[in-house]
Amino acid sequence: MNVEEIIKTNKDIPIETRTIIHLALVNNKVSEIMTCTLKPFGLSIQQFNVLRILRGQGKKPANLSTINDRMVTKMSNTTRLVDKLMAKGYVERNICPHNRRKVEIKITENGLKILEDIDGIKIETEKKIIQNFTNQELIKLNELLDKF
Amino acid sequence: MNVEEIIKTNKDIPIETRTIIHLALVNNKVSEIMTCTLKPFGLSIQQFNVLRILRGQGKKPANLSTINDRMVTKMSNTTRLVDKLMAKGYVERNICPHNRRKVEIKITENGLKILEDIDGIKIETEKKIIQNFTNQELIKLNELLDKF
DNA sequence: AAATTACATTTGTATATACAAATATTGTTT
DNA sequence: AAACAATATTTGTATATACAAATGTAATTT
Repeated sequence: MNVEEIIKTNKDIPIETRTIIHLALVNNKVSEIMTCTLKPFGLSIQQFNVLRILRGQGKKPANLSTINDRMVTKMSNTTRLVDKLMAKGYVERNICPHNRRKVEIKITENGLKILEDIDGIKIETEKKIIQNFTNQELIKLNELLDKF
Repeated sequence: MNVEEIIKTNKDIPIETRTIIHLALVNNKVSEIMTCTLKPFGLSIQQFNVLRILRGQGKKPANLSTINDRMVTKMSNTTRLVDKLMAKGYVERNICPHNRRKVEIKITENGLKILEDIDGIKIETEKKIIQNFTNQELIKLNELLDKF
């Protein structure tokens, strides 16, 4: 990936600015690839993220704020995200009996099934995305990203 | 920034997945900070990007596809982005006399003025974002990001 | 010159996101 | 217990984005 080529400039970009542009370009590329991978399954990245969180919960249901806390991109509207997943039959929602303000959201059998279908393809896609990296480089990259 | 802390997990995330999540988290953080910086000026990141591109053009006007080519995040709808900037008086749009399919978009005096107002603050914000990095580390990070 | 193709932009539509306000429930204070 | 504050979620609204189709113009082919 060449920053100057993508944004079609021949000017010298200061390293601070270049880094920030670079991050946005890489993130755009990665999320575009991920979106394409999930598209055949009718899921957005965020919806997929919610399903994975719910599977990670094991048997115990999650409420909306728990889901939101664990999301990579914390949207201000998990309600509507869960609505979409309900409509697709991948989650079920019930009012918590002990605290009627809360809702209990659980992944359904169908939800688990579609995740299983996606699992392998997702791993492949991730491998393709980082195919140019050695393990050492990935570790180094993660170290550097921690500095933000 | 600690990935596991932000998404509140105690599981071991494979390095490939962790890298991709890490990128998204960093990008979210950076764009949130940038959005806040621009908010007092009533501009979105994309609108600011368009104004900078137009200023970079010098005196010669740009058409929509040129702007789109040079944008960091290439949206499928530069028309409406330019509409917003027109409404604010920061750009002007005319039909190209030689090829009536094209439009010529130019930054106005007011557009240049608001960019001048933002310039310094933007540099400060960028410095703050990368404050934990040495110059060597920034260079290394850019090298690694090129591998995507 | 009429028909076809390519180009540049605009418009329509569905969905996504940000943010504020509203609703419902629970907990705490007086 | 009434009043108030805190919590969890939902709803409303404005704006943003993705994608496809439509429009208008220019270039090319027959």
